[in-house]
Amino acid sequence: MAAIDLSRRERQIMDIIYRLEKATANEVMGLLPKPPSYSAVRAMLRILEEKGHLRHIQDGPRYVYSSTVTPEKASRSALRHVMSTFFEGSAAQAMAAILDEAAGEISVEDLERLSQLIETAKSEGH
Amino acid sequence: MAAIDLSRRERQIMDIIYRLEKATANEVMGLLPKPPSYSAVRAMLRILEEKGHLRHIQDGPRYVYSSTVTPEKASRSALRHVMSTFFEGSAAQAMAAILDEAAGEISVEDLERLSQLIETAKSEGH
DNA sequence: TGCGACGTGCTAAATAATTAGCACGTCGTG
DNA sequence: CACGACGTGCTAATTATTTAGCACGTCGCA
Repeated sequence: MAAIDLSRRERQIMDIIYRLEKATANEVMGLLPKPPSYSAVRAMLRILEEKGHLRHIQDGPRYVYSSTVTPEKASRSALRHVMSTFFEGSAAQAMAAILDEAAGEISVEDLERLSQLIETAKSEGH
Repeated sequence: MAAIDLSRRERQIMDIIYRLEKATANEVMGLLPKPPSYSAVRAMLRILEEKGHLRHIQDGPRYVYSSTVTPEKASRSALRHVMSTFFEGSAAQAMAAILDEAAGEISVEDLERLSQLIETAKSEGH
């Protein structure tokens, strides 16, 4: 079920759709590395839909694809995967790594908010 | 260079090697989903080494493979990828998501430590 | 009306990934 | 010694992925 058994192109396409939330074949093609032909992209989208990873709605003449799992769910499992691959499953280690590398990019307000979230977690923690 | 252009099996194998830090063909095979034959695994390892993703050292009779990029670097780029795919590149959002989903698993001590890290980031933040 | 720009579906061909098999070398032990 | 268990390298075949191409339909407009 997970991204672990998608082929390379399939993964690239899913990533794009997660980024955009919804996308047409053209948009996907535009963001694909070494983009293949338009019809190749459409074929992949059709396959991903068959496999249950995507759905589409019709928007006028064209299809707009989106993931069948919510962004929340998908992002959680992606985070879990990174945590288990690189941080022995430890959420705290992963958070520390993000902080360490991206500290300079986080606004003081966001840091404040994170502090609060951590406080809340602490009080619920036992 | 990035994991974005690895094939499915290649990625599965790299993930395993990141998890274990170093691994033999046998260990990799043992952790591979739907494991193929031993020689198939070895072939993949050889290819990954040719492509520059892995190196090996000889440990007695056998090869022990490890990544050519440090775990730190690999994990950072994995985190970046998740952030850009699901959180519009926002480190703060990603951290909040981890916290939200894994709060219960983080010890109070770790939460404490994270608080401190955030305080430090705040003071360096401007 | 009729033509060009876009959209889709489907299929077959090209290419890439994945696999198993065979040949060979080394070590430990009955 | 000689045989079995394991290790490697290399290659060819299978299988999966990825692609382009063709047929067709609809819309907007000169």
